[in-house]
Amino acid sequence: MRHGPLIAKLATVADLRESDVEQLIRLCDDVRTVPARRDILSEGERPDHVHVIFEGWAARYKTLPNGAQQIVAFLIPGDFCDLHVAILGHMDHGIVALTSCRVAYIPSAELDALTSDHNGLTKALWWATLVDEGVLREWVVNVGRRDAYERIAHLLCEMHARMQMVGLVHEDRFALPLTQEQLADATGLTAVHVNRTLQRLRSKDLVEIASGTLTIPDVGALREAAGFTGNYLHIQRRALVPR
Amino acid sequence: MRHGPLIAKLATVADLRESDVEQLIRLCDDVRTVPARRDILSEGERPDHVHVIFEGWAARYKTLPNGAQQIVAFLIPGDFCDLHVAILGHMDHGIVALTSCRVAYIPSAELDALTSDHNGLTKALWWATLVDEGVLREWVVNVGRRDAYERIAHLLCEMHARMQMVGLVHEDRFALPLTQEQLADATGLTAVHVNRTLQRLRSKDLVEIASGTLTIPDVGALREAAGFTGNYLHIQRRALVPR
DNA sequence: CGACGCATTGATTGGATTCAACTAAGGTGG
DNA sequence: CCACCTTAGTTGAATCCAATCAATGCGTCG
Repeated sequence: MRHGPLIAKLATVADLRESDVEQLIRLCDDVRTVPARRDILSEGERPDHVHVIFEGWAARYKTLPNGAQQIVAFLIPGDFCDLHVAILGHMDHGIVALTSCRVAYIPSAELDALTSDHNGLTKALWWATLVDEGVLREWVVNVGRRDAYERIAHLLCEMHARMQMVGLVHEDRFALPLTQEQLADATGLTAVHVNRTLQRLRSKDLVEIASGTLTIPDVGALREAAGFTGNYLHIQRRALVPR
Repeated sequence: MRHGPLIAKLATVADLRESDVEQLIRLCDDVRTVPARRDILSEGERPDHVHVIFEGWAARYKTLPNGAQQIVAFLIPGDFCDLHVAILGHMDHGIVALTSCRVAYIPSAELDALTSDHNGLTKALWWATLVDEGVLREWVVNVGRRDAYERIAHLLCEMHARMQMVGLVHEDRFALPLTQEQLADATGLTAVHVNRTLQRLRSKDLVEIASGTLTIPDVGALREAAGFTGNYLHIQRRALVPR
Protein backbone atom coordinates (compact mmCIF):
# COMPACT_ATOMS: atom_id res chain seq x y z
CA MET A 1 0.00 0.00 0.00
CA ARG A 2 2.99 2.26 0.36
CA HIS A 3 2.83 3.15 -3.33
CA GLY A 4 -0.89 3.52 -3.77
CA PRO A 5 -3.59 1.33 -5.23
CA LEU A 6 -2.39 1.14 -8.84
CA ILE A 7 0.91 -0.45 -7.99
CA ALA A 8 -0.72 -2.59 -5.36
CA LYS A 9 -3.02 -3.96 -8.01
CA LEU A 10 -0.45 -4.49 -10.73
CA ALA A 11 1.98 -6.09 -8.30
CA THR A 12 -0.54 -8.84 -7.58
CA VAL A 13 -0.09 -10.13 -11.09
CA ALA A 14 3.00 -8.87 -12.87
CA ASP A 15 6.66 -9.27 -12.16
CA LEU A 16 7.16 -5.62 -11.34
CA ARG A 17 10.70 -4.61 -10.59
CA GLU A 18 11.60 -1.77 -8.32
CA SER A 19 12.56 0.17 -11.42
CA ASP A 20 9.12 -0.37 -12.94
CA VAL A 21 7.55 0.89 -9.76
CA GLU A 22 9.72 3.98 -9.86
CA GLN A 23 8.76 4.65 -13.46
CA LEU A 24 5.09 4.30 -12.64
CA ILE A 25 5.37 6.67 -9.73
CA ARG A 26 7.13 9.20 -11.91
CA LEU A 27 4.40 8.93 -14.55
CA CYS A 28 1.70 9.66 -12.01
CA ASP A 29 3.01 12.95 -10.74
CA ASP A 30 0.17 15.00 -12.23
CA VAL A 31 -2.70 14.25 -9.89
CA ARG A 32 -5.79 16.44 -10.06
CA THR A 33 -9.02 16.47 -8.12
CA VAL A 34 -12.34 16.02 -9.92
CA PRO A 35 -15.45 16.92 -7.93
CA ALA A 36 -18.35 14.52 -7.60
CA ARG A 37 -20.82 14.42 -10.51
CA ARG A 38 -18.31 15.92 -12.88
CA ASP A 39 -17.38 13.99 -16.04
CA ILE A 40 -13.79 12.82 -15.99
CA LEU A 41 -14.18 11.89 -19.65
CA SER A 42 -17.16 12.48 -21.90
CA GLU A 43 -18.47 10.39 -24.74
CA GLY A 44 -16.83 11.25 -28.03
CA GLU A 45 -13.82 12.85 -26.41
CA ARG A 46 -10.30 12.23 -27.73
CA PRO A 47 -8.14 12.66 -24.65
CA ASP A 48 -4.37 12.97 -24.91
CA HIS A 49 -3.94 11.72 -21.38
CA VAL A 50 -4.54 8.36 -19.81
CA HIS A 51 -6.33 8.60 -16.50
CA VAL A 52 -5.97 6.52 -13.34
CA ILE A 53 -8.20 6.79 -10.31
CA PHE A 54 -6.16 7.28 -7.15
CA GLU A 55 -8.92 8.01 -4.73
CA GLY A 56 -12.71 7.96 -4.91
CA TRP A 57 -15.24 6.15 -7.08
CA ALA A 58 -16.21 6.76 -10.69
CA ALA A 59 -18.49 5.04 -13.20
CA ARG A 60 -18.45 4.27 -16.89
CA TYR A 61 -21.89 4.96 -18.25
CA LYS A 62 -23.92 5.11 -21.41
CA THR A 63 -27.01 7.21 -22.00
CA LEU A 64 -29.87 6.05 -24.20
CA PRO A 65 -31.99 8.27 -26.44
CA ASN A 66 -34.88 8.04 -23.97
CA GLY A 67 -32.63 9.37 -21.22
CA ALA A 68 -32.15 6.07 -19.44
CA GLN A 69 -28.66 5.50 -18.15
CA GLN A 70 -26.73 2.31 -17.78
CA ILE A 71 -23.59 2.12 -15.72
CA VAL A 72 -21.31 -0.44 -17.35
CA ALA A 73 -18.48 -0.38 -14.82
CA PHE A 74 -17.48 1.02 -11.48
CA LEU A 75 -13.98 2.42 -11.19
CA ILE A 76 -12.20 2.34 -7.86
CA PRO A 77 -8.69 3.38 -6.82
CA GLY A 78 -6.09 1.74 -9.03
CA ASP A 79 -8.32 1.52 -12.10
CA PHE A 80 -7.47 2.94 -15.51
CA CYS A 81 -10.21 5.03 -17.10
CA ASP A 82 -9.16 4.89 -20.69
CA LEU A 83 -6.24 2.68 -21.49
CA HIS A 84 -8.07 2.04 -24.74
CA VAL A 85 -8.60 5.44 -26.30
CA ALA A 86 -4.95 5.57 -27.32
CA ILE A 87 -5.83 2.88 -29.85
CA LEU A 88 -9.56 3.26 -30.46
CA GLY A 89 -9.31 7.02 -30.85
CA HIS A 90 -12.45 8.26 -29.14
CA MET A 91 -14.48 7.44 -26.08
CA ASP A 92 -17.62 5.41 -26.83
CA HIS A 93 -18.96 6.15 -23.35
CA GLY A 94 -18.55 8.65 -20.55
CA ILE A 95 -16.86 8.42 -17.17
CA VAL A 96 -18.27 10.37 -14.28
CA ALA A 97 -16.87 10.91 -10.80
CA LEU A 98 -19.32 9.50 -8.26
CA THR A 99 -17.41 10.99 -5.36
CA SER A 100 -14.74 13.59 -5.36
CA CYS A 101 -11.86 11.83 -7.08
CA ARG A 102 -8.13 12.23 -7.15
CA VAL A 103 -7.11 11.29 -10.69
CA ALA A 104 -3.65 10.90 -12.18
CA TYR A 105 -3.20 12.37 -15.65
CA ILE A 106 -0.57 10.46 -17.61
CA PRO A 107 0.40 11.84 -21.04
CA SER A 108 -0.45 9.13 -23.57
CA ALA A 109 2.87 9.62 -25.29
CA GLU A 110 4.82 8.82 -22.16
CA LEU A 111 2.87 5.67 -21.57
CA ASP A 112 3.40 4.66 -25.18
CA ALA A 113 7.12 5.15 -24.80
CA LEU A 114 7.20 3.15 -21.60
CA THR A 115 5.34 0.18 -23.00
CA SER A 116 7.06 0.02 -26.37
CA ASP A 117 10.41 -1.00 -24.93
CA HIS A 118 8.57 -3.96 -23.62
CA ASN A 119 9.23 -4.63 -20.00
CA GLY A 120 6.99 -6.29 -17.47
CA LEU A 121 4.73 -3.29 -17.51
CA THR A 122 3.17 -3.90 -20.90
CA LYS A 123 1.93 -7.25 -19.76
CA ALA A 124 0.63 -5.78 -16.52
CA LEU A 125 -1.40 -3.17 -18.38
CA TRP A 126 -2.71 -5.78 -20.80
CA TRP A 127 -3.74 -7.82 -17.81
CA ALA A 128 -5.65 -4.90 -16.35
CA THR A 129 -7.73 -4.41 -19.49
CA LEU A 130 -8.33 -8.13 -19.86
CA VAL A 131 -9.64 -8.35 -16.32
CA ASP A 132 -11.93 -5.42 -17.11
CA GLU A 133 -13.21 -7.45 -20.02
CA GLY A 134 -13.82 -10.44 -17.76
CA VAL A 135 -15.75 -8.22 -15.39
CA LEU A 136 -17.89 -6.97 -18.25
CA ARG A 137 -18.78 -10.50 -19.26
CA GLU A 138 -19.90 -11.17 -15.73
CA TRP A 139 -22.02 -8.01 -15.79
CA VAL A 140 -23.80 -9.27 -18.89
CA VAL A 141 -24.57 -12.46 -17.01
CA ASN A 142 -25.65 -10.43 -14.02
CA VAL A 143 -28.25 -8.32 -15.77
CA GLY A 144 -29.17 -11.08 -18.19
CA ARG A 145 -29.78 -14.08 -16.00
CA ARG A 146 -29.95 -13.15 -12.33
CA ASP A 147 -32.99 -11.78 -10.52
CA ALA A 148 -32.80 -8.54 -8.56
CA TYR A 149 -31.82 -10.26 -5.35
CA GLU A 150 -28.90 -12.26 -6.71
CA ARG A 151 -27.97 -9.38 -8.96
CA ILE A 152 -27.37 -6.87 -6.23
CA ALA A 153 -25.77 -9.45 -3.99
CA HIS A 154 -23.41 -10.35 -6.80
CA LEU A 155 -22.47 -6.76 -7.47
CA LEU A 156 -21.71 -6.20 -3.81
CA CYS A 157 -19.57 -9.35 -3.73
CA GLU A 158 -17.63 -8.12 -6.72
CA MET A 159 -16.98 -4.70 -5.28
CA HIS A 160 -15.92 -6.31 -2.03
CA ALA A 161 -13.39 -8.50 -3.84
CA ARG A 162 -12.06 -5.65 -5.94
CA MET A 163 -11.78 -3.28 -3.01
CA GLN A 164 -9.92 -6.00 -1.16
CA MET A 165 -7.42 -6.25 -4.02
CA VAL A 166 -6.39 -2.66 -3.47
CA GLY A 167 -6.41 -2.91 0.29
CA LEU A 168 -9.53 -0.87 0.96
CA VAL A 169 -11.44 -3.47 2.96
CA HIS A 170 -11.06 -3.60 6.72
CA GLU A 171 -12.89 -6.22 8.75
CA ASP A 172 -15.33 -6.93 5.91
CA ARG A 173 -16.25 -3.28 5.83
CA PHE A 174 -15.63 -0.81 3.03
CA ALA A 175 -16.83 2.52 1.69
CA LEU A 176 -19.65 2.14 -0.82
CA PRO A 177 -20.46 5.70 -1.88
CA LEU A 178 -23.35 4.76 -4.19
CA THR A 179 -26.90 5.99 -4.14
CA GLN A 180 -29.64 3.46 -4.72
CA GLU A 181 -30.26 5.26 -8.00
CA GLN A 182 -26.70 4.47 -9.09
CA LEU A 183 -27.01 0.87 -7.97
CA ALA A 184 -30.15 0.74 -10.09
CA ASP A 185 -28.32 2.12 -13.13
CA ALA A 186 -25.65 -0.51 -12.70
CA THR A 187 -28.01 -3.44 -12.31
CA GLY A 188 -30.66 -2.50 -14.83
CA LEU A 189 -33.29 -2.06 -12.13
CA THR A 190 -35.22 0.91 -10.77
CA ALA A 191 -34.21 2.72 -7.62
CA VAL A 192 -37.45 1.67 -5.96
CA HIS A 193 -36.79 -1.97 -6.57
CA VAL A 194 -33.19 -1.66 -5.44
CA ASN A 195 -34.50 -0.22 -2.21
CA ARG A 196 -36.84 -3.14 -1.59
CA THR A 197 -34.18 -5.64 -2.54
CA LEU A 198 -31.60 -4.10 -0.22
CA GLN A 199 -34.15 -4.37 2.55
CA ARG A 200 -34.46 -8.07 1.89
CA LEU A 201 -30.68 -8.45 1.98
CA ARG A 202 -30.54 -6.54 5.24
CA SER A 203 -33.38 -8.49 6.82
CA LYS A 204 -31.42 -11.67 6.17
CA ASP A 205 -28.36 -10.14 7.78
CA LEU A 206 -26.34 -10.50 4.60
CA VAL A 207 -25.39 -6.83 4.49
CA GLU A 208 -25.42 -3.76 6.67
CA ILE A 209 -25.38 -0.30 5.17
CA ALA A 210 -24.76 2.78 7.23
CA SER A 211 -23.64 6.20 6.08
CA GLY A 212 -21.91 5.08 2.92
CA THR A 213 -20.23 2.09 4.50
CA LEU A 214 -21.07 -1.47 3.60
CA THR A 215 -20.50 -4.26 6.06
CA ILE A 216 -20.71 -7.90 5.06
CA PRO A 217 -21.01 -9.90 8.28
CA ASP A 218 -20.65 -13.25 6.52
CA VAL A 219 -18.93 -13.03 3.16
CA GLY A 220 -19.45 -16.70 2.48
CA ALA A 221 -23.19 -16.41 2.99
CA LEU A 222 -23.49 -13.42 0.66
CA ARG A 223 -21.44 -15.17 -2.01
CA GLU A 224 -23.62 -18.20 -1.64
CA ALA A 225 -26.74 -16.10 -2.12
CA ALA A 226 -25.24 -14.37 -5.14
CA GLY A 227 -23.75 -17.42 -6.78
CA PHE A 228 -20.47 -15.54 -6.73
CA THR A 229 -17.10 -17.02 -7.52
CA GLY A 230 -14.39 -14.49 -8.14
CA ASN A 231 -12.78 -16.61 -10.84
CA TYR A 232 -13.41 -13.97 -13.50
CA LEU A 233 -11.39 -11.43 -11.54
CA HIS A 234 -8.24 -13.50 -12.07
CA ILE A 235 -6.78 -12.60 -8.72
CA GLN A 236 -3.49 -14.28 -8.05
CA ARG A 237 -1.03 -12.84 -5.64
CA ARG A 238 2.61 -12.93 -6.57
CA ALA A 239 5.65 -11.64 -4.81
CA LEU A 240 7.27 -8.40 -5.75
CA VAL A 241 10.39 -9.16 -7.75
CA PRO A 242 13.45 -7.38 -6.37
CA ARG A 243 15.50 -5.15 -8.58
CA MET B 1 -11.42 -10.94 -48.95
CA ARG B 2 -8.67 -12.70 -50.77
CA HIS B 3 -6.94 -13.46 -47.48
CA GLY B 4 -9.91 -14.37 -45.36
CA PRO B 5 -11.92 -12.55 -42.71
CA LEU B 6 -9.22 -12.04 -40.10
CA ILE B 7 -6.98 -10.01 -42.34
CA ALA B 8 -9.96 -8.23 -43.82
CA LYS B 9 -10.92 -7.13 -40.35
CA LEU B 10 -7.48 -6.11 -39.13
CA ALA B 11 -6.76 -4.27 -42.36
CA THR B 12 -9.71 -1.97 -41.73
CA VAL B 13 -7.88 -0.51 -38.79
CA ALA B 14 -4.15 -1.20 -38.70
CA ASP B 15 -1.37 -0.27 -41.03
CA LEU B 16 -0.75 -3.81 -42.13
CA ARG B 17 2.15 -4.29 -44.49
CA GLU B 18 2.31 -7.06 -47.01
CA SER B 19 4.88 -8.70 -44.78
CA ASP B 20 2.51 -8.62 -41.82
CA VAL B 21 -0.15 -10.25 -43.93
CA GLU B 22 2.28 -12.96 -44.99
CA GLN B 23 3.22 -13.61 -41.38
CA LEU B 24 -0.41 -13.87 -40.36
CA ILE B 25 -1.17 -16.30 -43.14
CA ARG B 26 1.78 -18.43 -42.17
CA LEU B 27 0.60 -18.48 -38.55
CA CYS B 28 -2.82 -19.71 -39.55
CA ASP B 29 -1.78 -22.83 -41.41
CA ASP B 30 -3.23 -25.22 -38.85
CA VAL B 31 -6.96 -25.01 -39.53
CA ARG B 32 -9.24 -27.62 -38.02
CA THR B 33 -12.96 -28.24 -38.21
CA VAL B 34 -15.04 -28.23 -35.04
CA PRO B 35 -18.55 -29.69 -35.36
CA ALA B 36 -21.59 -27.76 -34.19
CA ARG B 37 -22.40 -27.92 -30.48
CA ARG B 38 -18.86 -28.93 -29.62
CA ASP B 39 -16.86 -26.78 -27.19
CA ILE B 40 -13.94 -25.07 -28.88
CA LEU B 41 -12.69 -24.07 -25.44
CA SER B 42 -14.13 -25.02 -22.07
CA GLU B 43 -14.24 -23.04 -18.88
CA GLY B 44 -11.13 -23.52 -16.78
CA GLU B 45 -9.04 -24.69 -19.69
CA ARG B 46 -5.44 -23.49 -20.16
CA PRO B 47 -4.96 -23.71 -23.90
CA ASP B 48 -1.52 -23.44 -25.47
CA HIS B 49 -3.01 -22.26 -28.73
CA VAL B 50 -4.79 -19.08 -29.69
CA HIS B 51 -7.88 -19.72 -31.79
CA VAL B 52 -9.36 -17.74 -34.66
CA ILE B 53 -12.70 -18.46 -36.29
CA PHE B 54 -12.33 -18.75 -40.05
CA GLU B 55 -15.78 -19.98 -40.90
CA GLY B 56 -18.99 -20.52 -38.95
CA TRP B 57 -20.43 -19.03 -35.78
CA ALA B 58 -19.47 -19.65 -32.16
CA ALA B 59 -20.53 -18.20 -28.82
CA ARG B 60 -18.88 -17.28 -25.55
CA TYR B 61 -21.11 -18.45 -22.75
CA LYS B 62 -21.35 -18.79 -19.02
CA THR B 63 -23.42 -21.30 -17.12
CA LEU B 64 -25.04 -20.52 -13.78
CA PRO B 65 -25.47 -22.93 -10.89
CA ASN B 66 -29.18 -23.25 -11.69
CA GLY B 67 -28.35 -24.33 -15.21
CA ALA B 68 -29.27 -21.05 -16.89
CA GLN B 69 -26.94 -20.01 -19.64
CA GLN B 70 -25.93 -16.57 -20.76
CA ILE B 71 -24.22 -16.00 -24.06
CA VAL B 72 -21.85 -13.06 -23.61
CA ALA B 73 -20.59 -12.78 -27.19
CA PHE B 74 -21.09 -14.14 -30.66
CA LEU B 75 -17.98 -15.00 -32.62
CA ILE B 76 -18.00 -14.78 -36.40
CA PRO B 77 -15.29 -15.31 -38.99
CA GLY B 78 -12.23 -13.22 -38.21
CA ASP B 79 -12.76 -13.22 -34.45
CA PHE B 80 -10.20 -14.35 -31.90
CA CYS B 81 -11.52 -16.77 -29.29
CA ASP B 82 -8.93 -16.33 -26.63
CA LEU B 83 -6.35 -13.67 -27.20
CA HIS B 84 -6.51 -13.17 -23.46
CA VAL B 85 -5.71 -16.57 -21.98
CA ALA B 86 -2.05 -16.09 -22.78
CA ILE B 87 -2.04 -13.47 -20.05
CA LEU B 88 -4.91 -14.39 -17.77
CA GLY B 89 -3.95 -18.04 -17.66
CA HIS B 90 -7.26 -19.81 -17.74
CA MET B 91 -10.61 -19.46 -19.48
CA ASP B 92 -13.28 -17.91 -17.25
CA HIS B 93 -15.99 -18.97 -19.71
CA GLY B 94 -16.56 -21.49 -22.46
CA ILE B 95 -16.72 -21.14 -26.22
CA VAL B 96 -19.02 -23.40 -28.18
CA ALA B 97 -19.36 -23.86 -31.92
CA LEU B 98 -22.91 -22.92 -32.96
CA THR B 99 -22.40 -24.22 -36.47
CA SER B 100 -19.66 -26.38 -37.82
CA CYS B 101 -16.61 -24.12 -37.61
CA ARG B 102 -13.28 -23.94 -39.30
CA VAL B 103 -10.87 -22.74 -36.64
CA ALA B 104 -7.20 -21.76 -36.94
CA TYR B 105 -4.95 -23.01 -34.14
CA ILE B 106 -2.04 -20.63 -33.58
CA PRO B 107 0.62 -21.71 -31.07
CA SER B 108 0.66 -19.07 -28.33
CA ALA B 109 4.45 -18.99 -28.39
CA GLU B 110 4.53 -18.00 -32.04
CA LEU B 111 2.08 -15.21 -31.52
CA ASP B 112 4.06 -14.01 -28.53
CA ALA B 113 7.21 -13.92 -30.63
CA LEU B 114 5.47 -12.08 -33.41
CA THR B 115 4.05 -9.38 -31.18
CA SER B 116 7.10 -8.83 -29.00
CA ASP B 117 9.16 -7.34 -31.82
CA HIS B 118 6.47 -4.79 -31.99
CA ASN B 119 5.27 -4.11 -35.50
CA GLY B 120 1.89 -2.92 -36.63
CA LEU B 121 0.44 -6.23 -35.66
CA THR B 122 0.54 -5.76 -31.92
CA LYS B 123 -1.60 -2.69 -32.20
CA ALA B 124 -4.01 -4.47 -34.50
CA LEU B 125 -4.50 -7.27 -32.01
CA TRP B 126 -4.89 -4.80 -29.17
CA TRP B 127 -7.52 -3.06 -31.24
CA ALA B 128 -9.42 -6.30 -31.73
CA THR B 129 -9.66 -6.96 -28.01
CA LEU B 130 -10.59 -3.37 -27.26
CA VAL B 131 -13.44 -3.50 -29.73
CA ASP B 132 -14.60 -6.71 -28.07
CA GLU B 133 -14.65 -4.78 -24.83
CA GLY B 134 -16.71 -2.02 -26.41
CA VAL B 135 -19.17 -4.60 -27.67
CA LEU B 136 -19.46 -6.05 -24.19
CA ARG B 137 -20.31 -2.65 -22.73
CA GLU B 138 -23.07 -2.32 -25.28
CA TRP B 139 -24.37 -5.76 -24.35
CA VAL B 140 -24.66 -4.66 -20.73
CA VAL B 141 -26.70 -1.70 -21.90
CA ASN B 142 -28.75 -3.99 -24.09
CA VAL B 143 -29.84 -6.40 -21.40
CA GLY B 144 -29.93 -3.73 -18.72
CA ARG B 145 -31.95 -0.95 -20.24
CA ARG B 146 -33.70 -2.01 -23.43
CA ASP B 147 -36.98 -3.91 -23.64
CA ALA B 148 -37.23 -7.15 -25.58
CA TYR B 149 -38.18 -5.43 -28.82
CA GLU B 150 -35.30 -2.97 -28.91
CA ARG B 151 -32.98 -5.56 -27.47
CA ILE B 152 -33.38 -8.07 -30.25
CA ALA B 153 -33.45 -5.36 -32.90
CA HIS B 154 -30.20 -4.00 -31.51
CA LEU B 155 -28.51 -7.38 -31.50
CA LEU B 156 -29.51 -7.95 -35.11
CA CYS B 157 -28.17 -4.53 -36.07
CA GLU B 158 -24.87 -5.32 -34.42
CA MET B 159 -24.48 -8.66 -36.11
CA HIS B 160 -25.34 -7.03 -39.43
CA ALA B 161 -22.62 -4.42 -38.95
CA ARG B 162 -20.04 -6.94 -37.84
CA MET B 163 -20.83 -9.35 -40.64
CA GLN B 164 -20.52 -6.46 -43.04
CA MET B 165 -17.02 -5.72 -41.70
CA VAL B 166 -15.83 -9.11 -42.80
CA GLY B 167 -17.68 -9.03 -46.10
CA LEU B 168 -20.38 -11.55 -45.28
CA VAL B 169 -23.40 -9.37 -46.04
CA HIS B 170 -24.87 -9.31 -49.53
CA GLU B 171 -27.83 -7.11 -50.33
CA ASP B 172 -28.69 -6.67 -46.66
CA ARG B 173 -28.87 -10.41 -46.29
CA PHE B 174 -26.64 -12.63 -44.20
CA ALA B 175 -26.53 -16.04 -42.59
CA LEU B 176 -27.84 -16.00 -39.03
CA PRO B 177 -27.50 -19.59 -37.86
CA LEU B 178 -29.06 -19.02 -34.43
CA THR B 179 -31.97 -20.77 -32.83
CA GLN B 180 -34.47 -18.69 -30.90
CA GLU B 181 -33.17 -20.42 -27.80
CA GLN B 182 -29.70 -19.06 -28.50
CA LEU B 183 -31.06 -15.60 -29.20
CA ALA B 184 -32.78 -15.86 -25.83
CA ASP B 185 -29.54 -16.83 -24.09
CA ALA B 186 -27.83 -13.84 -25.65
CA THR B 187 -30.52 -11.31 -24.76
CA GLY B 188 -31.45 -12.56 -21.32
CA LEU B 189 -34.97 -13.49 -22.45
CA THR B 190 -36.84 -16.75 -22.83
CA ALA B 191 -37.19 -18.53 -26.13
CA VAL B 192 -40.95 -18.04 -26.00
CA HIS B 193 -40.63 -14.31 -25.67
CA VAL B 194 -38.00 -14.14 -28.38
CA ASN B 195 -40.46 -15.88 -30.65
CA ARG B 196 -43.22 -13.38 -29.99
CA THR B 197 -40.84 -10.47 -30.33
CA LEU B 198 -39.47 -11.71 -33.64
CA GLN B 199 -43.03 -11.95 -34.87
CA ARG B 200 -43.54 -8.30 -34.02
CA LEU B 201 -40.37 -7.35 -35.87
CA ARG B 202 -41.50 -9.36 -38.88
CA SER B 203 -45.00 -7.92 -38.84
CA LYS B 204 -43.49 -4.45 -39.08
CA ASP B 205 -41.35 -5.57 -41.99
CA LEU B 206 -38.16 -4.78 -40.15
CA VAL B 207 -36.71 -8.25 -40.62
CA GLU B 208 -37.30 -11.38 -42.64
CA ILE B 209 -36.03 -14.72 -41.48
CA ALA B 210 -35.98 -17.76 -43.70
CA SER B 211 -33.91 -20.91 -43.39
CA GLY B 212 -31.12 -19.41 -41.34
CA THR B 213 -30.89 -16.27 -43.42
CA LEU B 214 -31.73 -12.84 -42.10
CA THR B 215 -32.84 -10.09 -44.43
CA ILE B 216 -33.08 -6.49 -43.33
CA PRO B 217 -35.18 -4.69 -45.93
CA ASP B 218 -34.57 -1.25 -44.43
CA VAL B 219 -31.44 -1.08 -42.31
CA GLY B 220 -32.13 2.51 -41.31
CA ALA B 221 -35.57 1.62 -40.01
CA LEU B 222 -34.27 -1.29 -37.93
CA ARG B 223 -31.50 0.85 -36.47
CA GLU B 224 -34.04 3.50 -35.64
CA ALA B 225 -36.20 0.96 -33.83
CA ALA B 226 -33.19 -0.39 -31.96
CA GLY B 227 -31.59 2.93 -31.11
CA PHE B 228 -28.47 1.57 -32.77
CA THR B 229 -25.40 3.57 -33.63
CA GLY B 230 -22.36 1.51 -34.48
CA ASN B 231 -20.01 3.95 -32.77
CA TYR B 232 -18.90 1.37 -30.22
CA LEU B 233 -17.67 -0.91 -32.99
CA HIS B 234 -14.99 1.63 -33.94
CA ILE B 235 -15.15 0.85 -37.61
CA GLN B 236 -12.85 2.98 -39.68
CA ARG B 237 -11.61 1.88 -43.03
CA ARG B 238 -8.02 2.59 -43.95
CA ALA B 239 -5.99 1.68 -46.96
CA LEU B 240 -3.63 -1.24 -47.01
CA VAL B 241 -0.11 0.07 -46.63
CA PRO B 242 2.20 -1.30 -49.33
CA ARG B 243 5.37 -3.07 -48.35
C1' DC C 1 -36.45 27.71 7.47
C1' DG C 2 -37.27 25.95 2.98
C1' DA C 3 -35.31 23.36 -0.71
C1' DC C 4 -33.25 19.51 -2.26
C1' DG C 5 -31.39 14.80 -2.52
C1' DC C 6 -32.08 10.38 -1.01
C1' DA C 7 -34.54 6.62 1.16
C1' DT C 8 -38.89 4.49 2.00
C1' DT C 9 -43.68 2.78 1.46
C1' DG C 10 -48.14 1.68 -0.94
C1' DA C 11 -51.06 0.70 -4.87
C1' DT C 12 -51.31 -0.48 -9.44
C1' DT C 13 -49.80 -1.86 -13.98
C1' DG C 14 -47.38 -4.44 -17.32
C1' DG C 15 -43.68 -6.93 -19.63
C1' DA C 16 -41.79 -11.23 -19.49
C1' DT C 17 -41.87 -15.92 -17.54
C1' DT C 18 -43.84 -20.24 -16.85
C1' DC C 19 -46.26 -24.21 -18.06
C1' DA C 20 -48.28 -26.70 -21.50
C1' DA C 21 -49.79 -28.22 -25.81
C1' DC C 22 -49.21 -28.54 -30.59
C1' DT C 23 -47.19 -28.09 -35.40
C1' DA C 24 -43.54 -28.47 -38.77
C1' DA C 25 -39.25 -30.11 -40.36
C1' DG C 26 -35.45 -33.29 -40.51
C1' DG C 27 -33.01 -37.44 -39.52
C1' DT C 28 -32.77 -42.36 -38.40
C1' DG C 29 -33.56 -47.04 -38.52
C1' DG C 30 -36.32 -51.10 -39.15
C1' DC D 1 -40.35 -46.00 -47.50
C1' DC D 2 -42.71 -44.96 -43.76
C1' DA D 3 -42.92 -45.15 -38.56
C1' DC D 4 -40.56 -42.96 -35.11
C1' DC D 5 -38.05 -39.54 -32.69
C1' DT D 6 -35.86 -35.28 -31.96
C1' DT D 7 -35.36 -30.39 -32.53
C1' DA D 8 -37.16 -25.91 -33.54
C1' DG D 9 -40.85 -22.94 -33.85
C1' DT D 10 -45.55 -21.44 -32.52
C1' DT D 11 -49.62 -20.44 -29.65
C1' DG D 12 -52.49 -19.84 -25.35
C1' DA D 13 -53.44 -19.04 -20.47
C1' DA D 14 -51.99 -18.06 -15.96
C1' DT D 15 -48.64 -16.11 -13.04
C1' DC D 16 -45.05 -13.15 -11.27
C1' DC D 17 -41.25 -10.08 -10.91
C1' DA D 18 -40.19 -5.62 -11.51
C1' DA D 19 -41.76 -1.06 -13.33
C1' DT D 20 -44.59 2.78 -12.70
C1' DC D 21 -46.91 6.36 -10.34
C1' DA D 22 -47.34 8.74 -6.25
C1' DA D 23 -46.72 10.21 -1.63
C1' DT D 24 -44.10 10.60 2.59
C1' DG D 25 -40.12 10.78 5.81
C1' DC D 26 -35.76 12.58 6.78
C1' DG D 27 -31.40 14.61 7.00
C1' DT D 28 -28.41 18.29 5.13
C1' DC D 29 -27.08 22.57 3.58
C1' DG D 30 -27.26 27.27 1.73
